[in-house]
Amino acid sequence: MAETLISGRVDRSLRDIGLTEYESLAYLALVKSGELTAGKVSELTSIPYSKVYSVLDSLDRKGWIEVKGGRPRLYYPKSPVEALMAEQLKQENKFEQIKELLIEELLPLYEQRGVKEKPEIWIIRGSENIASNIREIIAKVKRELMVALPEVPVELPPMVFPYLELLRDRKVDILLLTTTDLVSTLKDYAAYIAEVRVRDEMFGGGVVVDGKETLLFLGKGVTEEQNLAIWSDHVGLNMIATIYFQHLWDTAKPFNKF
Amino acid sequence: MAETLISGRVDRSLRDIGLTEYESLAYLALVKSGELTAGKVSELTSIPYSKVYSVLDSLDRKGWIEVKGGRPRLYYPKSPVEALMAEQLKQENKFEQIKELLIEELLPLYEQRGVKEKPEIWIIRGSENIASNIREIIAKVKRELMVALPEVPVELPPMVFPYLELLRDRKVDILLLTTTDLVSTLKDYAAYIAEVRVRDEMFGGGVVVDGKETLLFLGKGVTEEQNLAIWSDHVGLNMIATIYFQHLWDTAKPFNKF
DNA sequence: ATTTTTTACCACCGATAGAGGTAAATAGTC
DNA sequence: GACTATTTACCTCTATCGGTGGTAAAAAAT
Repeated sequence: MAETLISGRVDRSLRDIGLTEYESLAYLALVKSGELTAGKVSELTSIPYSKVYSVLDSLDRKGWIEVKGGRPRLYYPKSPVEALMAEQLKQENKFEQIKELLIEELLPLYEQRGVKEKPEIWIIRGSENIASNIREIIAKVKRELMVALPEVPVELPPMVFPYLELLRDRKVDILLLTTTDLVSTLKDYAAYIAEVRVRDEMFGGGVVVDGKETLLFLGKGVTEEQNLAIWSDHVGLNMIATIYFQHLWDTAKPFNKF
Repeated sequence: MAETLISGRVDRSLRDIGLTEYESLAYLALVKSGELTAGKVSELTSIPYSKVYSVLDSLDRKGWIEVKGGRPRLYYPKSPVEALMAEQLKQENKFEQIKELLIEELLPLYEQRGVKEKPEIWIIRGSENIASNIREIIAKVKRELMVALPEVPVELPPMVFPYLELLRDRKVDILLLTTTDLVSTLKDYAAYIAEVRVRDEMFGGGVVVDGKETLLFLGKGVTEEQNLAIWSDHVGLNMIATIYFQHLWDTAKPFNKF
């Protein structure tokens, strides 16, 4: 009973990472037994004997089991941890490659469009759109990211924070400024990926990227449409925002990580 | 000509991350144009008009484009960078969840088998098997990983190094000791994830995990079968290996990262 | 040496899911 | 009401997996 329930969840997870029903059954049988021949695998599971070899072969190629030759051949499960790490590595590598190619080929096209049609200043309404814009400029950061976070719509931080995490590998300086009220809601990791400072009060908030692009939050409106922001890469606004931020920063107190 | 070739590679990559043919076509059209109605998308691509909406809808749900209401609706591409980061985040989260569940459920079963059948000391032959064992114990490290890397089979490091990278998020101390000859073959990142020291010469090599498990390399044999290693969780061997490593470590010189 | 059993492999079939493809009905807008 | 934009329904095609049979070689039994 309990057995089947557990196996059910495990089985589902195994499928989700790309094993088929038979592969999942075979791997589970191996994990439980430790060492089996193809015949035994077939007996312990509902896998027809004539299918067992192709299934085990596939599992081997996917790196979940080990095979010791001889007749009959012996099959061993790899540690779930090892198999999963291998799988993760494979996925990350593949993704990284694809990402590189796509960014190289597509970004120029996309930016070109940007130049053609994007005005130097935008008004953005609704927190979903604001979040999307923040994510977009965060993705472009090369050197330095300044974030001032006063009272903002509650749904905003969760839409943005995870993206900051992705920057951890790049050598980007992140300066995060927030208010005493809000600092408690910061996830623990915030302190690890950013330099954090705190102020008692703050009015306008915003994001400045490499001193070249600015996004300013204006309203913490009641309705969605009243959540307003201004985006611009205009030199003037950037100067203003940067100086404003620098002032707030210099007069704020460091947030103790521990 | 060139156009089609490029699109071909891009298209393939987009499919690989989970877009369908139509979705890929639609997104590319949007990136090239910047802003399109459903009708225009259908014109520019080979997508039947009546399919365009479901395709664009799916792209929206997958987070690759933005929709502005009205009649006709307008569709905008998100930045490839943003879309890819979102995709990456989604995948990593999903994987992390599955990994957690599987390790929790399966590892006990696997280890149980281990206790039953694994003697306290093993002899391991062949570099593939050695690599597999190293990966397995690396996966288990909780606190501290000591690696001494003298002359080993050339195929070994590439089979193991990537796994070290996966440890970056855990708070594990990695001590990596190697020889002057080999230090040049270390990937750049090695210095970022491990503390590295270098010695002029070193004989036995090995890995010690949390002071509890040891794997010692013995031969750098000519044939595969002569590549030998000993694994053990025996207290005695652990003591010996740890002390040996500590001595080497203390008398080695730090490797300059830059 | 021969027969029998076991192991390893192959070829084929059917069901299914998801994508591509076509046609018609419905909803908005001028 | 005419026209276009959107939605729905339905069909086809294909890749993959589960499922069944059968064959050849190796090992074991006689």
